[in-house]
Amino acid sequence: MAAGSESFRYFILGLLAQQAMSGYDIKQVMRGLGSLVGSPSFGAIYPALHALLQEDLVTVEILSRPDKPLRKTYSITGAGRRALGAWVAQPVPSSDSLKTFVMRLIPMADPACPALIAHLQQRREAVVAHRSALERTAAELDGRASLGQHMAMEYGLATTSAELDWLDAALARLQADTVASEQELRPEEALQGSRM
Amino acid sequence: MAAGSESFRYFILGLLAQQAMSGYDIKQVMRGLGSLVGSPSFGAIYPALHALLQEDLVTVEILSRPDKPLRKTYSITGAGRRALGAWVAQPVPSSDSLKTFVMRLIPMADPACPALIAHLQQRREAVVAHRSALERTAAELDGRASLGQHMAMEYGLATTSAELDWLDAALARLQADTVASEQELRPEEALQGSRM
DNA sequence: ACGCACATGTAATCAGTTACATGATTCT
DNA sequence: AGAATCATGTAACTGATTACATGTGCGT
Repeated sequence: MAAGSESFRYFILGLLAQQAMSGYDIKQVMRGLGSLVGSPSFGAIYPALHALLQEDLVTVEILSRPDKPLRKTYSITGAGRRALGAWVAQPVPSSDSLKTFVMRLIPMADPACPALIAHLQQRREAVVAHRSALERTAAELDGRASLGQHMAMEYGLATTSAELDWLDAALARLQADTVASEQELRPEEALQGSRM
Repeated sequence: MAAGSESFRYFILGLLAQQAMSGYDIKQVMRGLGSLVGSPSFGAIYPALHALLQEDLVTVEILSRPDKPLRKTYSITGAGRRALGAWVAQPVPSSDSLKTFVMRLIPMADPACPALIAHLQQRREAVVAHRSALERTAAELDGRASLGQHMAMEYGLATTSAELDWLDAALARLQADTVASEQELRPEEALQGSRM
């Protein structure tokens, strides 16, 4: 039940919640996401799938198509969806990395879901805390910092600013949509609006 | 000699190159850098220090001050500085993470060092490649992406843009400084100029 | 007296990579 | 014919975390 750990397992469960896939497909999808979540090896994917299977969070369908190589398609179960819901709703530990943030973000499909807003707000707090620590460190180092150190600080400040801007914009959009849907005015437009 | 691995060991060697420190100090410094490089546990720091000691890349000075707890101050050796120089000059594998980029950036002290510019350019290429992969994936997914997926894509695009902007600005600054110092006009100002 | 910051270490465990092992299909 | 892509898995290893183990000095 550790939150930061096992996140990879739950992330692939989240991918299966959107669409039934094989281990190979999962690798392709994660490759497409690049360094947003990282591209684990098959040595991580297949054991994770086997573990999910043993916990009855997924089922397999083995396709032995003649002329084509063996293919196992994994699908999420009801218990899997419940476990996934519990995972995305969990508060993230502050030590959690950017990758873990994105891993939890991706399975979230409902713009009205309070877990989504909470997730973004938690990330915002973590980024603000990181930024403050960076500013404090920069002030302490002051003139003594080497060129590389100085550049690293600048880099950290620049990227946290950008992340903060994005988070604020996303939260503002989401909150506007939530208000709109709470007024019961064309709730399907709230969903559209949140997508871009 | 693997590049991505062992980077943590070389990073602490880089910290010791700037200033002799204890294991506890290293932890404090890395905590100050926050998620830029991550905050490893003592279970990682002390063994790394012991390994560096065995390779003669660092030396220890044991302070047994009466009234104060035991303190071991680690200093970099000549061999350590050579190994560090070789490490920062190594081309980074494209799979290397953002943390590894920052870890190598921090020990770089010389603005005229070609390894510094090469490092930033390599990172730039990696970010551009990541961005292209993200755009391709976004185009493939198109309308089928769930809210979370869509937000993750937007997030990735926003952060890569910011990183690219920073890298371009840093490279422009560095190149301007290099030109200035090559003209032999007050080379110490080139150093000052690159710090901010 | 109690807890917190300082200060160092080891052992069990874990998550993940790399290398190994296999085999069909499709493109050049 | 050979390479690349599709497709699945296991075993050895590695890097790191967590928990354990120990002890001092300082503030309240």
